[in-house]
Amino acid sequence: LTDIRYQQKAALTVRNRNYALADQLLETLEEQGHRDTEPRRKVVAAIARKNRHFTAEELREELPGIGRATVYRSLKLLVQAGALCRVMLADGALHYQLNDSAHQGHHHHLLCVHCGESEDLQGCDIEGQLHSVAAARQFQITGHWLEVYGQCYDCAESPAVPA
Amino acid sequence: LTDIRYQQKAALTVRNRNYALADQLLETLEEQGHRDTEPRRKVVAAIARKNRHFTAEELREELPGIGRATVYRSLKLLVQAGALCRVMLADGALHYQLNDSAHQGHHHHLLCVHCGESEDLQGCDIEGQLHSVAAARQFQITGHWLEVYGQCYDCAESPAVPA
DNA sequence: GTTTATGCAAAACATTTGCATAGTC
DNA sequence: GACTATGCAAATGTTTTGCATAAAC
Repeated sequence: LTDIRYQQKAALTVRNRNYALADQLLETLEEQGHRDTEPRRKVVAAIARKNRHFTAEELREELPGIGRATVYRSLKLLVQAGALCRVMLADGALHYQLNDSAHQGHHHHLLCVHCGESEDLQGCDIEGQLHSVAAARQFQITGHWLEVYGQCYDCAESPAVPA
Repeated sequence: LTDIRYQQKAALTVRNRNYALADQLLETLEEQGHRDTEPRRKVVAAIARKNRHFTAEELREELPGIGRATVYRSLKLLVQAGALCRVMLADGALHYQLNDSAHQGHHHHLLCVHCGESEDLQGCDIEGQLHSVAAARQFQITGHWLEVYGQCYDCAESPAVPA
């Protein structure tokens, strides 16, 4: 009984978070001058449900009735707005991932190649270091791309987990 | 007159370097157990002529009569052998670039988005830093991908250069 | 009513694969 | 002769685009 209540409450919390997130995403787009449309609402709702990086095609499969172009266009707008970031997997596949509100725009990830989890790579001054090295050569950095692949703690501990 | 002699000598030097490089590439492949074939010779010769990063399709266009699959397969072998490295441009296009013999395998680049030049990014311990940050989270790094985009000194100095 | 977004289908790319043929070792 | 490489064409997979229609502001 307690379990059921707990699960209901947890489910409710998740649902609330997703609703709030979806609204927030839509709002972000409206601030950029984009319109509030039905298909766009469905796309952001599906994205808000994600707790992991995903591909454009995976997203599209969850949204029957919504045109492929709309999905791709929405992703592009959200990346431009900084709400979503692009994640390159080790095999070259392009994924997308929600940025939390505290950590908007471009940043880096530790990607577990085993379970697919990704953590933000914080607490190291990669960008500062890049700038100082580049400055020595009078190269002006305007952007960069960094992904780090490996195994997270859990996967390293239990290597026999089935794929 | 002196100019002409100088140009001839320079051209000869370049040609010699390219021949030597092509032979070296082929040799590298043979050491890995791959055969010495006519199409493969032509592919490595074309690559040896490059002084800049290039795409698979650009390379193929220079090699009429050679099958697309052969070009792609050769590129893959050379990347595996460490003679060539893959370079991701800011727009997501995949390019290839020769590694010099002193700097084989994977490394990083400062890519000028204006003139397309690329410099190796050396003298900074990015990888060491990544490992130490990841170690703190018990994340085991097995690989990474890093590209740095910006403007080289020459392009920053003369911003009015036509594309 | 003007502007923007949508859905579809097609096009555009980039890369890989199956397979019969040809070339190397 | 055994094994590897080639060329072709077709398949694959992903992303973009043109355009007529529909919806939003």
